[in-house]
Amino acid sequence: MEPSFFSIGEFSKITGLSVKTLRFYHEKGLLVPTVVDTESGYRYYDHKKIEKARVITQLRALEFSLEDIAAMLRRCEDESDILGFLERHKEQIEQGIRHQRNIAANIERIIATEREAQRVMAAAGYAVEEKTLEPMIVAGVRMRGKYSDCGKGFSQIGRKLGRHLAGPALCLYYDCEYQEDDADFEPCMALRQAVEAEGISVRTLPGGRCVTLVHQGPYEQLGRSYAKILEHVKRKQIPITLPSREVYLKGPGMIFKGDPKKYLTEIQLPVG
Amino acid sequence: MEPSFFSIGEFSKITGLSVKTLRFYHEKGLLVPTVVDTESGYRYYDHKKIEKARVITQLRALEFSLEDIAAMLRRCEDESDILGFLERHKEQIEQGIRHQRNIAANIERIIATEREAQRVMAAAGYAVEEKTLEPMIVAGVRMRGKYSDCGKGFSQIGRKLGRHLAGPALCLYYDCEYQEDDADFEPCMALRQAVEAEGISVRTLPGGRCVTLVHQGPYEQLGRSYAKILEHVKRKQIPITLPSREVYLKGPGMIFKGDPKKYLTEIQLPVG
DNA sequence: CTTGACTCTCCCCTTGGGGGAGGGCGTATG
DNA sequence: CATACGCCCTCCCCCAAGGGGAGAGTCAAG
Repeated sequence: MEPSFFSIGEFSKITGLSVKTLRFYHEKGLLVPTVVDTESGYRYYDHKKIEKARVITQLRALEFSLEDIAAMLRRCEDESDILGFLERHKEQIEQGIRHQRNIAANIERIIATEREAQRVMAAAGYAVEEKTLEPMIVAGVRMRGKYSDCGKGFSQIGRKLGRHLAGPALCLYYDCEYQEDDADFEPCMALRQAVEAEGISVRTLPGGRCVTLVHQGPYEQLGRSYAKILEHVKRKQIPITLPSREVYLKGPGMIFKGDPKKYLTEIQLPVG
Repeated sequence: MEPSFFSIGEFSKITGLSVKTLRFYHEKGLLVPTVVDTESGYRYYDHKKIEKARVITQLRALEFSLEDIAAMLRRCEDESDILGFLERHKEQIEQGIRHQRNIAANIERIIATEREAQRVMAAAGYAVEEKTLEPMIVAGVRMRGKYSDCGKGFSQIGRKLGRHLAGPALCLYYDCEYQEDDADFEPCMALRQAVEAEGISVRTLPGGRCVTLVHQGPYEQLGRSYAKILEHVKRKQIPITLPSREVYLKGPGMIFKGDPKKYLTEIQLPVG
């Protein structure tokens, strides 16, 4: 062979593309050898093909599909010709980044919630305590009806504000007594920052002193913990205001339903 | 069949997973039907499987691989059990985001450079002009030797600071006359922000008045444009300082080599 | 001429399913 | 009772962008 022709192995070393890849690009018509020996089938590449291989490598590094690259090679020989391709591709990549960020935020939230639950689990003596809450930004959906419908509120918030959620879910109760079928309550979720959303009330929930008790176990047994905390409040004659809160430190998670015996719910009764 | 068993089609509607997908998950052992009729081969799913399908869907939404999901389902039944998986996965996703951002930045840079070149191309009368330059942050590699080695400097900067690059490449010339083999020059690239890098000088290049001329054509013909601009400077008796600059508005691009007749190079001689 | 390095084609594998062919099963209707 | 329709099965091929390897042919040097 002429000294100016390279065998596929040599060309592979020159371009950094594997032999497999070169054969594949040949098959796809993307990078066709200058000469193919009709008898042996050996591929031989020209020095001009080095430049073309470099172009393909650059475009692959920008994660263009081979199909797009083929289209670009057919129609372009200057950067200005591919501006449209570049912009479309960039938009797609940024779309992908937004998507990935969304996922990362969701995972982060699951981790944070679980961490917080573990911290509470380790620290809690499951006794009535008095503490000061920090103000927090929440998104809430005020509802009237059955408590069991609060899941709908959470999923509504999740759908609209998924990527802004920050902490555990909670629920505000505006009734001063237990209401079976006509309760007035508001499922809420903590937000990283205030964002507007239709049909959802986003605001800062005030902080302040409150009486709390962490309940461990299934929700059906929340009554016992309410008895305990209310007994404490009555005995100490602490004045309580509405709305009271339940913070779902650990419940049926985003992923697993988990064991109800391990659920952790913090009851918070604001002092006022 | 018992009313509590669902055929694959019903189960598909319940879970939102396609029939194909359900069969695939069965094959992978990820979501096995409660009962498989030995004669007809029909799959029947239990209501417990709905929960499992939901878990799988959630994990898929977080873009876990089916393999990872299978491992998680085998070993976990609570969110706390998968914290390790979640953290590793989050790290991977963030790695991916960094990668994508890098690509998006590269594309953005190519687009911006090309846009700038088009703007100059449209506006330029290819005449000697006097204008005021803005200060800019650059990364440079001072070199001594042949002009043709400046490509090495550019690739060195590109390797180390790829994701911070902002504008077109340029080159500073510290010789007051043309030097063939022992030139003193500095390939530079504009940065978005000041970043440190070993062996690379990052600093703010001062702005100020200068005499400029846009040269269109291959680099071999730069001499003509130099003649033109120097003639102008001499005639008007404008005092010139070093280093002079060449800004490569359009040259062999990141991707295509392009047509040398379309190359645009702006010669800038600082007035001082 | 032989040997070792190189190359060829062909086939299977990856992920997460989608599309369709050809055939079995059950039931509602003419 | 026959049939038509809907649902289900398995089996095979397809996507992107190659990787791995088998078995056979080719090239160049000793």
